[in-house]
Amino acid sequence: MSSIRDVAKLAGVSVSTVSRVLGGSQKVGKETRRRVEQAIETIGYQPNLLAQGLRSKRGSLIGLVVPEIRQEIFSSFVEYIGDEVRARGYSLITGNTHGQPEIEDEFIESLVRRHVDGIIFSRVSDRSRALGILEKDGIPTVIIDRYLDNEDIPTIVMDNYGAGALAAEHLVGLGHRRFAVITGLQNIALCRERQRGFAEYIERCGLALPHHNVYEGNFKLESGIEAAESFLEHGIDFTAIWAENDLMALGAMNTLIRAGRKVPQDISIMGMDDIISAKIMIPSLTTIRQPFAAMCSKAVELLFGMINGEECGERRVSLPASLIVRESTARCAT
Amino acid sequence: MSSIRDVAKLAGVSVSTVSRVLGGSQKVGKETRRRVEQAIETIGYQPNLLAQGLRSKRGSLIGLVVPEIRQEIFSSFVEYIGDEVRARGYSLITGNTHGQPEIEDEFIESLVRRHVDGIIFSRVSDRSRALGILEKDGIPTVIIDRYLDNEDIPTIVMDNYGAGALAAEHLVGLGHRRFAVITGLQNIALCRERQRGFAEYIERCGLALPHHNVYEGNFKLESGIEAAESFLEHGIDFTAIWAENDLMALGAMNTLIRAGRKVPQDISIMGMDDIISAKIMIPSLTTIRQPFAAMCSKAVELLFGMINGEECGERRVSLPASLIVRESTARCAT
DNA sequence: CTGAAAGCGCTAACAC
DNA sequence: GTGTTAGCGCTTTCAG
Repeated sequence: MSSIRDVAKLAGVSVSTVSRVLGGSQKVGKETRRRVEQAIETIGYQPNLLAQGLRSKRGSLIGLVVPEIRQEIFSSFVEYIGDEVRARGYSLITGNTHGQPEIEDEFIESLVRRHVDGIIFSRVSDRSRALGILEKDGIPTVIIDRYLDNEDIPTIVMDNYGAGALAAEHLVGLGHRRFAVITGLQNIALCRERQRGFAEYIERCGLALPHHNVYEGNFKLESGIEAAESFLEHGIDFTAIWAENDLMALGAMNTLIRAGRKVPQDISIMGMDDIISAKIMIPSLTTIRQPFAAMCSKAVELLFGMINGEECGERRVSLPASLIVRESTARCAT
Repeated sequence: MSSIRDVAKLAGVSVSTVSRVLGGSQKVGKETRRRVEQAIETIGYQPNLLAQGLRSKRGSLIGLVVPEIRQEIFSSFVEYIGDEVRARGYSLITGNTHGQPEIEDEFIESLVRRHVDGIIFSRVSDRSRALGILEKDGIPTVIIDRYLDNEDIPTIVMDNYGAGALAAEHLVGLGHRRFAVITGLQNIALCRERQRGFAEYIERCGLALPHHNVYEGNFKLESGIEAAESFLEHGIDFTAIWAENDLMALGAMNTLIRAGRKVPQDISIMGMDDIISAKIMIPSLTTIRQPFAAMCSKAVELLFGMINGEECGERRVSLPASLIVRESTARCAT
């Protein structure tokens, strides 16, 4: 691997001149610059990012920490954020916490030790504590998707309360009056928000969501299946289900159909996220689409603003959800 | 951020002694070691990985480059490999090439500049050229999943030829004699292998796979839909379809069902990969499961062997596929 | 067993 | 404009 010295020698200049050419912005004589560029070209020189990072405190590295990378929503974060970061000449270190605060801490710590330029972070749950580490090290951080209410860190979320209300509005609009809801983990703030949005909307319509009609899942397929089994077993009375993500909705739908229920004739089902499976299912799944691409690009924009020392005005960006009506919901028959 | 000097000062020793304690293996007096550890503890010192990397040429970093991270198989690579790498105290830089050789080159180059300790690589296609860069820089590399035949780099794959034959065997065993196949891109070696395995098996049974019954897709849902539409439109005659991945199989199944065909009564369909959607579909999808976890752990094992300077004996590891029979395939009626 | 000193490859004052 | 020099924080000879 060639170093800046080799270039300097070949071009007949000092290393600092080469460094200036590399930096771009500094003043270098026209002819000198040409010679240096020539030398860089013939040697095929590429600056060592470790050395650059150590010296200048800018490692061209961004960390992304998510709870479960195999879930489509988080792998889409990796895709979108990865693309934006690459376009800016940075690399992306990804951390998959498996929903465990201990692993989360471990990742954040290693990112700090590596002096990454910034971190985008989708926390495990309210139990996350990693942010303390970050604050004292002053690494620019933005939270995406999984947030906590009482924090001062720039946060990009979808309007989860509004999404819950949107789901309720769609179902009530179809004439449904008895609902079941499959939530995510209650120690995740956005799950509580979604549920609150849904419940408060139907209350405003003079309807209620009984305790027994709410099942706490964990965003995985299996918990959607378990929810439906549980509803069936306990003879819960409802004509429409909303699940706080598509995977659980699909699990529930599958179980219900196999139990002989017709969807949407007997029961309407809707989910949230708009994953690929929602589209190819028969019946296709009515859902609420999250603006993931926009969230990611906003997060990156904010993060780079902070990296470049701008004061970050927006503390809390909340993007709207949109309703995607498909086949799994229909007018209430009863 | 505290440095090794702060620790040395507090412990009343030289920086080199602290460094020795950090390294672990070197000889340090028992009492001295205790004092140093004590100091590290009270300061909360963590070595700077950039500096360590620059000096020792070991950055505790692994690069993972994949064609499309949102596809479940690749996000599972990120999960499995990420876990294994983390267990060894390394971090993972991920690169998503979107199937473009240019982006692939860009990633490999930036990994080289960052002096990562090793790279795990799932190439775009036969058009990939990035390996040249790697070889000359001597960074340990292992190929996973997407390989090329004529290379000397350690490669971990599933037995794609065998998988094709396994699919054919299952279908022929059910009495099918007229097939359609939806392949991945033909410039990806493993796609050709899968198809060859399938075609040669049915030929051995005295059956044939006409040209018109093969549709070249691109592993995406849409191409499965297009394939089915094309088969329908051209009146292609078959009783069973095999698609080289589940997403395309699901797209085709959806299209066929909506066109009035009964699956599996009229047409049997099978896929490959065993993604989550395959399970929740109605009918659930018969498929071929790839041993992704085993492939990833083998890849990491080999890679770290190379990083630690062991001569890598295994040049080509080929793991077997397994058949998962579900509802979408049945005995041929005609 | 421990310390002093050199230097990984680069940037950023500081001089000229 | 360009060169000289001093480190960034760490590991690793080389002495002692």
